[in-house]
Amino acid sequence: MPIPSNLLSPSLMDKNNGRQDGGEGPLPAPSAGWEGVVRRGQGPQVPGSPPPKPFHKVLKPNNLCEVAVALPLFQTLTYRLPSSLQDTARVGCLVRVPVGRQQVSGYILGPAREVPGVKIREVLALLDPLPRFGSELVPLWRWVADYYQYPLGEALSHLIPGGSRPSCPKREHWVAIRAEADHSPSRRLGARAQEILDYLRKTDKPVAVRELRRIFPTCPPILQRLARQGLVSWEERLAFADPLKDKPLRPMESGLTLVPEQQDAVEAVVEGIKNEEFAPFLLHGVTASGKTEVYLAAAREALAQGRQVLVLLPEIALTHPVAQEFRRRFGERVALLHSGLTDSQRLDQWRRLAAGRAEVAVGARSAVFAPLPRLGLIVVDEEHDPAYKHEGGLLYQARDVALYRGQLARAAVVLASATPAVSTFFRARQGRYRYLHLPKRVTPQALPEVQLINLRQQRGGAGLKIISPPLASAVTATLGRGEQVLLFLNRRGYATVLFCLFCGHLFQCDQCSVALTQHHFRDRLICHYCGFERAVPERCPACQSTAIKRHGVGTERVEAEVRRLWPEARVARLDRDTAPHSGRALDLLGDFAAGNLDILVGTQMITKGHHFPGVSLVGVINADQSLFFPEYHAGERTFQLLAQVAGRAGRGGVPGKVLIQTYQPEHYVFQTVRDQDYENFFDKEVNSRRELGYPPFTRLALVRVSGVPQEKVAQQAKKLAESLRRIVGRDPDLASRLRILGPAPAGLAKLKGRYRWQILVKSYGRPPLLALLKQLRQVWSPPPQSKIDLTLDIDPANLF
DNA sequence: AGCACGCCGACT
DNA sequence: GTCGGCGTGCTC
Ligand SMILES: [Zn+2]
Ligand SMILES: [Zn+2]
Repeated sequence: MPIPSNLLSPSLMDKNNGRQDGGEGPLPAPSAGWEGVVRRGQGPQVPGSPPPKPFHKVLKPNNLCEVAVALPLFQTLTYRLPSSLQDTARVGCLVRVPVGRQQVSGYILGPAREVPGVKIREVLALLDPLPRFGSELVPLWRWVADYYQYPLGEALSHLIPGGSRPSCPKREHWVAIRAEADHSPSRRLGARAQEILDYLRKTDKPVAVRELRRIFPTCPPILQRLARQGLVSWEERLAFADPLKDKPLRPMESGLTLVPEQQDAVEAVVEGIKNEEFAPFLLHGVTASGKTEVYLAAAREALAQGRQVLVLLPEIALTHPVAQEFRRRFGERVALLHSGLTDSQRLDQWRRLAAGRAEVAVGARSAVFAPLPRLGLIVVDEEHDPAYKHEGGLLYQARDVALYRGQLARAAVVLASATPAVSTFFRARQGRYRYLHLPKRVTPQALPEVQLINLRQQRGGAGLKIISPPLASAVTATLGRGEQVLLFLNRRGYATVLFCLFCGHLFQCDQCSVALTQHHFRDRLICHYCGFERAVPERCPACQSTAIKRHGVGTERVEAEVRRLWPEARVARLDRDTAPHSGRALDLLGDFAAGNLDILVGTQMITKGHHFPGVSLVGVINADQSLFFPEYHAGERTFQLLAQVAGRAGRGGVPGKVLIQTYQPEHYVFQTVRDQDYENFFDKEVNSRRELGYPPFTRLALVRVSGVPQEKVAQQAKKLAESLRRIVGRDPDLASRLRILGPAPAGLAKLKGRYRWQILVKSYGRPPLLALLKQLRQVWSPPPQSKIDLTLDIDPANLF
């Protein structure tokens, strides 16, 4: 039996084997393999000077290299470099190689050794002369593939732009004046040539011919002549487009001073950068506490130290303004990376970074993999945002990848949020992240007043109302003062959960403590975590009432009710139906901000980024829809959402008012939102997680089986769950630390024509989970020629 | 992912 | 006797 090459390749000799990490964190310490060498300390970059070559030659004289091919393989392959490529091929180069009788693309990861019993074939072609990444990223690639149990080559083909087609970076011509120009007689030159020379003399640094043409449209032939005469230098450089070029730069506000708390935070982060050790921080700052100023100042220092900066934001829409802020301060050294760019635009930005022509990368989730060989600071803004978890394909959590990357690069990592993720705050409490607190707003804006409205029915009371009398009168009063109202509701519940109208009792799974969902195909309540099933109840077990309600009210009904109650008001609705994509949505938001509307009814999207100075009342129609959502983290999401909504209320010096309608006003999530007390929320939430065995006290993995027909999917899921339980049962070590829940139909039991079943694995510590998942690969026999497949979600965020 | 190898049913 | 079904396993 031949030994897989990667077991022999030097790069894997010292690979870390899922090292113990203390149980809760997803991040084993990185090993210091040959790829992990950290190079830095080149000193400050002088703009315009050629950047140091970020990539060293690592391919050894045997001319064998390890290649991750774009196939679903859980191993890398070894190839020989033909003599024609021996000088040009580097780590990070995109190549075409033969695999079986097909040809595929892949990336060179490093040198390799002969593989006993395998005839090594040759690399066929170099698809891009420039490496797409340096050796500093190789250990990160390996870790991601291993941690998320995803084939490495396939992962790279998704993460790096420009993966398939051969592509040569564009080049352009640059000219500069040479000393000879001063000594040569000027009579022999034309007037135009003289002008150009004067311009170049004045500029005194290389200029792109493309730029020069804007001033002297006919310059290329003249320049060529001047170059032949030795009066100007003529060279070729890589050409990059600047995606921010057309956007106007607002002038920088002057007199920006930091308050003492900001100052302290900056100093702590800067110290972390200078120490050249991994330095993770939680920057916990309320809305408008000036978190951005802190990381901008830290970034300035990182750049001054010759280190690079990576800034991650949860949404594409937020990347442009932040990139602009950076550009105002640091000029053109800023690259922008997000999935809203075309593949060729992304490749262009990627190459700019890989070639060392940009020092700062700003982007969304996928930018966490940007090629930055001298990384010194990573900022994950709004670190709690679920958008950092990629859904589909490689299911990575960009915040966690950023932390691991920070360890490899010995960089400072700043996780910034007003409402940190429970797992993040937990580690800050443990002292694993240094805690930086910005408790005060830098703008003179009062905190909003939050009130809870109990929706519970009284016996013999009035019927159900979408808008309760207290909220209605608050709206009337607000409109009477000529102020605006925001009515917020959750996206229509795609989960059907049941609760009691009289006492607020929620029907939950006793074992998992998540809401049971009513599935359309059977009239039963099911726990989609563990598969528990029961009949639909007729009475509430807590108060014996028969008033059991299904959840869900949509924006249309709210809008209709609003129009009925306030026929004079100017009302608009904003949700997926009204506003497919931004265009109309932006118009509506603009109208609202300008005061042309009185009431805006909307979903989640109105909480993001927009601030409406005229809004003095925010009504949350159905907060329970979020709290009752069948996920273990429903409470965390609800707190974060409501805290963000509350931050939208209020203007200038006048505090806004937030009214939250709920059937469980005594629930700690609402109590702590009302008090705007994050730490109290955290303490309650973390106790519940501890008792129930959810993260950060356990690690989760979701094994999802999907396809058609439904019966086959269910049967495969059952078989798989049995196999997993057998594996665990055989090993007492695993048995004590692993729980297999399910199989159960997913909450979304059918998605895009495919039926979904799932198995949830809970693990105390990472090693047992890893051991199980490694064996999973063997017991999963791809079922008979079927359209059924299996996906593994590590640290899942969406178990529904 | 492809593609070849291989071991059992109905066809020239 | 073979042609071909797709289950199984490998690809440097
Ligand atoms: Zn009840
Ligand atoms: Zn359950």
